[in-house]
Amino acid sequence: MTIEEEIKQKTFASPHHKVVVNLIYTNNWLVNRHADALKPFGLSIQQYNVLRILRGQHPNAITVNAIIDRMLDKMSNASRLVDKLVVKELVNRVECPKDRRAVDVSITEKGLDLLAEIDRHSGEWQADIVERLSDEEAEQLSGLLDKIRSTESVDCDGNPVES
Amino acid sequence: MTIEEEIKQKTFASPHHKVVVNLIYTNNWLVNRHADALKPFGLSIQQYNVLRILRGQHPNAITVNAIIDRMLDKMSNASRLVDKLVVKELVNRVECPKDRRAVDVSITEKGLDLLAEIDRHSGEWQADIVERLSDEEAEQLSGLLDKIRSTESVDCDGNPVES
DNA sequence: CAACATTAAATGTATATACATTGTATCGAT
DNA sequence: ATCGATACAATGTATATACATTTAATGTTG
Repeated sequence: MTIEEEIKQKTFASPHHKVVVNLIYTNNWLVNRHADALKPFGLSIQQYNVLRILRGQHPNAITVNAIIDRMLDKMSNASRLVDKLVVKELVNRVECPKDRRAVDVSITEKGLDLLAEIDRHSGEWQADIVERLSDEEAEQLSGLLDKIRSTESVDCDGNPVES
Repeated sequence: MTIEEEIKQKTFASPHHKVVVNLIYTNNWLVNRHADALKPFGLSIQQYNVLRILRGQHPNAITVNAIIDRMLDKMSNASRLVDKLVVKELVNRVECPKDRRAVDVSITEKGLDLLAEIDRHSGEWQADIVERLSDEEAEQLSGLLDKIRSTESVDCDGNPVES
């Protein structure tokens, strides 16, 4: 179904307005599918993403701030998110010896096992997307998304500036 | 910035994995900008979307279920969302005469005025996107997003294919 | 028309989230 | 070394959300 059919709107003010609506709609569709897929494993999407970030660093630990840096949505309470994972024994949290304000978070064996288990099943929900887009289309789509976010503004030194 | 730079991840397992991450990341970026833009007007994104749906029907009223149908994220408690808008006097809610289980919701003059006010300022936050993508790129992006969600086969233009 | 199923919306409740604030620790300038 | 500024994580609190249940009205079937 096209976005027009999905939300029962016949026309949009512009292709740009349509693409904004489509992005939000498609993301919700994706997030709902993802959340459903993770439910049997007792993880929220955010918890899953944090675990993946920690696996990427394994066997090293990283601080909460570093986790936020790498998260898809920089949430304000990553601290409580880590709490939940600690309770489930999927991650370890220890005071950072270098800087006692910070904490070092790392994934446990149990956490790695859970991710491996999820990986084994996750092909199923991502497979559809893999089938529908060719590699080229996927790259093209990523490129267009990058472009939407790109800010061409430069500061007084000529360096790119975030808006 | 490319998605790789944004979340400090050097490589992805596949273009398809990358596109999923990029979609979620870009949507969060977009939603945050949108929410910031609406904050001065005291509306959440969801409230804003409901108001726009109601403006699309004006001067007719539609039921809560019809609103949910047209929402970008079909949330379970549209009822409470309408509540908030009623309190702000942006919408009216009256028992539907045809079916007394249902309620007819319609936008008020005050609601229309607020949307018009927002429209006058909203060019600012959407302008960036308009500048960055050409009309063709925007259409192309919408087509790729439709394709991701499609459950049936589609051809290279995103049109359904008979099997 | 009586009994049951279905539908629309509202509500109860546990959890999640945003936002502001707090408690320490570290840094930097004097 | 001391004072103030900044940084990291945790916490308090109001609000938002998902999910299940409830209430009331309508459909359906025998």
